[in-house]
Amino acid sequence: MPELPEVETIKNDLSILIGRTLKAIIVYDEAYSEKNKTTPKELKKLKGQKLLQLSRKGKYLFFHFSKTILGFHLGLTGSLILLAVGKHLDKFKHKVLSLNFHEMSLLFSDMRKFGRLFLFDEEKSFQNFLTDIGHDALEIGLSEFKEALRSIRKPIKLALLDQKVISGIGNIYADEILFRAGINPLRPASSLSDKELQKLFQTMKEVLHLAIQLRGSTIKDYVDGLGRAGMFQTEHLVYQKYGKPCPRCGEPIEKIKVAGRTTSYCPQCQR
DNA sequence: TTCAGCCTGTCG
DNA sequence: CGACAGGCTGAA
Repeated sequence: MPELPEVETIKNDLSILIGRTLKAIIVYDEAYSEKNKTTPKELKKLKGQKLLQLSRKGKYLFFHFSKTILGFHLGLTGSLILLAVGKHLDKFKHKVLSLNFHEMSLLFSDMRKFGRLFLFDEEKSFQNFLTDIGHDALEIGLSEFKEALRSIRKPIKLALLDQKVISGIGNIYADEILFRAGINPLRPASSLSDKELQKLFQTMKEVLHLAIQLRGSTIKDYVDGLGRAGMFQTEHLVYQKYGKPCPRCGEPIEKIKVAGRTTSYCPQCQR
């Protein structure tokens, strides 16, 4: 679910928690945390620590507490929702854990359980983790972008989805960016001309920034840090629109599989 | 480099 | 009932 714009939106929504001390942590789904190699016991160590800042790289969101960093990857259906303390949580399905701050608690739930939790006790292990993630799509500069893609022979769509190359782009934004840039998703990344790379870079930035302005895309489950749907889905031009006329040329949008991922594109407009 | 597997829900 | 859904991993 959440790709870069959604995670960024959640991060911004949760910034109100910065400076607060974690009063309690409740683990509802112990199996979930065990699967993630973060035991409930280890999670409890966060209690009493102050939240100093939030950060994001790609689709990962990090909570920097005074002594420990807690990381989330929301997978397909993970959500982090801020709630007033005492609010009934019964209606939330698949609760994983709750972080309770003064007057406010943060509920992490994950219907499909594809999300991940991470704990870092040392700055060094955290830095090592960040190093393994590719350049963040919002941060990357044009020359790094060109450099990263120039040597990749696989289809450009897969390069954009490869989090070790560029991080933050998922299936929705890959399709939307490639359509708007007029580039065929199957083109080997290394075959793009300098001009095409520049266009792709610019389009990527525009799409991501607009999506953040509109608070992300809600297809089904995604909600922001306050439980609200995003709006960028109303701007989707091709994602899951196969069979419908291309908004640019009127020819039908086609559906193909690229390494198992459903891909919608216009063969006419994307060369 | 593909592909099943991880999970649950929804839609046709 | 099967197919499919925002993602990632590790085995073949």
